Amino acid sequence: MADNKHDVAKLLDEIGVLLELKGENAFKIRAYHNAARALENLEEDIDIVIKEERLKEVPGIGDSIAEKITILISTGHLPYYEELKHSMPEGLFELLKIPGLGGKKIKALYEELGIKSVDDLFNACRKGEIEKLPHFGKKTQDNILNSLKRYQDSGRRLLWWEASRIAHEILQELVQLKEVIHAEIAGSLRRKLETIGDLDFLVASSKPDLVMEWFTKQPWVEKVLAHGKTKSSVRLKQGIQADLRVVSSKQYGFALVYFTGSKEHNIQLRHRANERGFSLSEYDLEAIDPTQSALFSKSSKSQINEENLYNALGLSYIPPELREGMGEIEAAEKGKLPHLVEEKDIRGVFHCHSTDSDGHNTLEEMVAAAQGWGWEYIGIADHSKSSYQANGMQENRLLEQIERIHKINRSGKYQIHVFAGLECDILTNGELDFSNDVLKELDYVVVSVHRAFKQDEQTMTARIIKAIENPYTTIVGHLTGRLLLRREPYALNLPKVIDACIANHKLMELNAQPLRLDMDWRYWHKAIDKGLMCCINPDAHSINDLQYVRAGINVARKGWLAKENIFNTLPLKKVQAYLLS
DNA sequence: GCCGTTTTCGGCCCGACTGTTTTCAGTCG
Repeated sequence: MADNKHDVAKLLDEIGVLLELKGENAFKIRAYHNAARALENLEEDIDIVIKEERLKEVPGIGDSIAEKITILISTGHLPYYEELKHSMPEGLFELLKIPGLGGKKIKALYEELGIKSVDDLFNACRKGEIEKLPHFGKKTQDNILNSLKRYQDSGRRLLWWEASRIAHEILQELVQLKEVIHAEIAGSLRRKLETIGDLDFLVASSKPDLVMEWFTKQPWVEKVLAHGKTKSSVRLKQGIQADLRVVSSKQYGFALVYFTGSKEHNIQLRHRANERGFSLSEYDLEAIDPTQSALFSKSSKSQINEENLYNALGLSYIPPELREGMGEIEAAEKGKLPHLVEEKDIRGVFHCHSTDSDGHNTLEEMVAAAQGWGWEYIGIADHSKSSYQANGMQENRLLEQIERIHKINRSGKYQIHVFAGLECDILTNGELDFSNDVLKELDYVVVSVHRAFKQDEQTMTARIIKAIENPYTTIVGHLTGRLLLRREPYALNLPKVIDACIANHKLMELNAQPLRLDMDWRYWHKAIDKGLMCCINPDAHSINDLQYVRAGINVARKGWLAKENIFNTLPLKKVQAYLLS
């Protein structure tokens, strides 16, 4: 049932949710979620930790949870969990996803009206049964009904790329208001998370009511969800929620940290403040003991920015992308945060398509556009013959394309160097789509899976590792095949594939297509520590798509990547030397 | 359920908004 720490963590999280539905103590619920996070961040092999009876030494895991984990791992079952799960209907889980419903209300609905699914809830709303319950009312019933309709329409999240475009349009208007002193995008959008559930804005102003008034009355607002003195929420016509908070100038630096999050990061920051005798809120950092001296003088508070707030807590500045509660605070304390890669560090890209397969621009148009970006090199990697859906090239067309690329380089028409590459299909048995006799004519080869996504984990892992072991393979393309919000990644043992890449000196692509962003940022930090080298590629199918490199940089930064970890920050001469070796 | 150099009980990050009730609980971020 559970054979690794991620499975165990998932189960602990599930226990937390079940306890929430039981109406349990909120701190007990949090203890299970905390323990799940502690396990996920555990560096060691869980089996060894259990064997050496060191589970309780992990912060966040105490007697009770340690015992449960041990039972689970040794027997494969956890009776406590199974009894809990069977004691309540499956459908209650889903009700937690309805905005406005938490554990307490769901419990009341279940116990008073026997509601155990979204459908039951719908019917009860329509019959007007909800409003008759104690502590519920007409408005609550209407809100639940609206949330339900909304929920059934869509589980609306947007890609970061799309959300960012919408948010910047709103920000542009916000900063132009004369009442607005500062305005910024906050939340997961500022942290550059790959998908976004809502847009967060933070404003400094001495006239919050006017800003709120403006925000809730804009033409792009479909519905006002909340309208207070300092906080409002609206649903945009694009279907996504946008929240605005207004604070004073003096509070702005504190509020920006708070509203950028993540929740985990904030909790850790507040704990840290408490340990030092201070209380951190979205408005201030105050001494808990009034006789203790403050970290900031009253007069200096209007100059508080994120950097000096982190410094006051004994930390170096933590860029928003890293604020995920995944070790960044410990690293900032020791001054060991990486110097994150920046857009200007990129000197070229390797995964670009042309009209020779399924691209929209010709090879020469792609080359000219890449030169316009100021890069030193571009690699063309069109599809191989098995990707017939993508107009994959037969051997003769590939050889002809290679010849054309050589000619472009010899002509001196462009300052940028062009590498002759290929996005070569990994066939279902792990062999590549062309023989090594053909592949040896290329400067580099990106290998990717484009079909037979349903293979089991073992087969898929062996398939990709076999491709990695081919001597002509250079880069592993879009590792998991996921399409964000559309298609799950295929089953794959990621650590094994990462290890194979390192052992065979192959590059791992960070596919910067906003829909892919694959390999996921959560895996990069550990992988580069083990020695994996990254290549950020736009997977461009047109000259416009070259800008996707920016989405790739976001994700690289979230994955703690510095310039040194990224192959395509190298100058042309070094790249050529590597590809020849 | 976890934690602890104010340690085995009594805290646990903290504040805004909504709705129901009339002083506060639930939800959210």
